[in-house]
Amino acid sequence: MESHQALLPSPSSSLPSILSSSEAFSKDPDGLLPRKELAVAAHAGETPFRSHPEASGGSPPSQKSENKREKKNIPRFAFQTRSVVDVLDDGYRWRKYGQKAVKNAKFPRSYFRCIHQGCIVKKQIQRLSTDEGLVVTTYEGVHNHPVEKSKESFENILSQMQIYPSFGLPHKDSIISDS
DNA sequence: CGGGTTTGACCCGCGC
DNA sequence: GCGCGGGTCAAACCCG
Repeated sequence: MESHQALLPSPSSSLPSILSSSEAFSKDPDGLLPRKELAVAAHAGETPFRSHPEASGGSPPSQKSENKREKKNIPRFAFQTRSVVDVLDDGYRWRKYGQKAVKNAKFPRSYFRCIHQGCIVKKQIQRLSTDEGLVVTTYEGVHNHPVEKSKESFENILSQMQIYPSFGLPHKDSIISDS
């Protein structure tokens, strides 16, 4: 794809602090995160992880002996970034495994997965319908392997990262309406 | 040729 | 119990 070399002015002062999804989306502006997300977040970041049915369309496996569902505490981090591109280069390698349009959202949501041995980190990218200039990036899990690229890339994102208080929405004045 | 991306279909969980 | 919504996987296609 294209490079997001569109360097935007840094957030003036204070370094961006990543907040958990529960606080980041205490109030969904566009209904991006349904009550389920909030409920899950309230449960200490519980992830509705499925048991990976190898069966490929056809006969549903009857595997439900042991625990029906593994409850793994996967840390989730959500933040909004302002960029012309949906995918930001954070230095890791991501592979898109799906795209689905969510309700209340004009733009479809993209699902990415980190390609690594033992790295099951997933990334979710959704562009706001009201503000196409804002992109919501949600990280799920943590990488257990160093970044192959320079941290410069990450700093680049930090510069573009815009964290908003849970009780405050970004002012439209700050939003630079492209198009 | 390989890797990565794209689109569709299928499945699960929850709500009503 | 059924329907809606969201999430994931698989196969096919495209690009490098």
